[in-house]
Amino acid sequence: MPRVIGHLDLDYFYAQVEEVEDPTLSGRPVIVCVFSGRTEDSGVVSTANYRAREFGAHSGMPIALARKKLEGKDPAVIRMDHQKYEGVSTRIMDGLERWVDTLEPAGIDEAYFDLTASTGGDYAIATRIANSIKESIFKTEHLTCSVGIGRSKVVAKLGSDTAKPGGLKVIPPDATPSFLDPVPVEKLYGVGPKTTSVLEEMGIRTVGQLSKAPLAELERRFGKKFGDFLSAASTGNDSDSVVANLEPTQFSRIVTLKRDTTDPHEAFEQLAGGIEYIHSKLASAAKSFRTVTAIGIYTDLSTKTKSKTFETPVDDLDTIRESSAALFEELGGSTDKVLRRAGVRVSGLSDTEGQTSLSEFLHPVK
DNA sequence: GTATGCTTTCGGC
DNA sequence: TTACGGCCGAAAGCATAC
Repeated sequence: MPRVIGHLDLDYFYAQVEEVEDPTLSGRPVIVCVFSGRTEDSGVVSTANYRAREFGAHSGMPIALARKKLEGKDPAVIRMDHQKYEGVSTRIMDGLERWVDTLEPAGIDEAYFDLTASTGGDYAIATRIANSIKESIFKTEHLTCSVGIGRSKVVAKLGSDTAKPGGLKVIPPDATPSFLDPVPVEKLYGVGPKTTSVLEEMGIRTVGQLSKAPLAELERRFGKKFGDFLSAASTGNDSDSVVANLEPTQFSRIVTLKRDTTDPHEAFEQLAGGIEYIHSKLASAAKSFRTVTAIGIYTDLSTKTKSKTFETPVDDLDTIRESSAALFEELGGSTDKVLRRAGVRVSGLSDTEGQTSLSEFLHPVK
């Protein structure tokens, strides 16, 4: 039986949530921004609605530049409210669970799902379910989304991309080659600029061309694991399954400093609250960590990190404080660059002894 | 040579 | 003219062990 896999993407999520909350925004360019607090307008655009995009404003753009693009266009410039979007997202994901066999949230505004068992591999049934899902989200949250259905994660994700904004794209197994073949390789999940330029050298620009490349050649150029993935993905045969309840693998906190500095102490002091926040995240997830990392982002926006791994998992606040302070010292000694932002990350997470993580509590493994 | 594990960097959203 | 977040997961790069 062919697999039936879906990918759902909430359209321009943060900005759409703001539009729903304040209907007077619709028709106007809307940008949802992260203000760093440095100067009045320093920070970047997190999400732009389609009206704002028409004028050239987009995510990742400095706020001041986006304002310039939107001058005279009556823009709404809104401060990002992560908690609010988190709440909406959680409600939607919880609602989705009852429509599908397995749900795998992928970030705040996306999810993969599996419908193989419940449809018996019937793509017509899957189409009806997908439409019901879209209607249900629109009814309960007044939000639109884009959905793709196909035989693998890569195909499903390409489908939802194609359907943007607001559409549904179903790619039944026998239509997969004609759907994939003309797609430019850089549209494939996992294929960035670096892979694209290597493929270009090999004379490969489309997924159809990729599917004809010899496996051995792809493995030689990209290594076994990624080479195999590229080969499989090019025909919609990438085999990753939809996995529910993925555990978090890291927690981090980054701040923009009050002023640029070369002094590691000065950076570290401004991270004190962030470190406590990470510690509380660990506690509420009942997780311990093995690796702690100091993150420096410099005035030229380049990044440097320094990390330390403990032999056994730890979870106490003082350990994070002391080890990250030491790592910032090392980082400071390793470069002449001037710090603009600083962060701390813990990774290598495991369940804290004698406690049960929230997801395990909700979905016991046995 | 291959597997494994750790550190650092990259890239998506 | 310039302008520039805060997360996350995973790849890349390297060292070591077998």
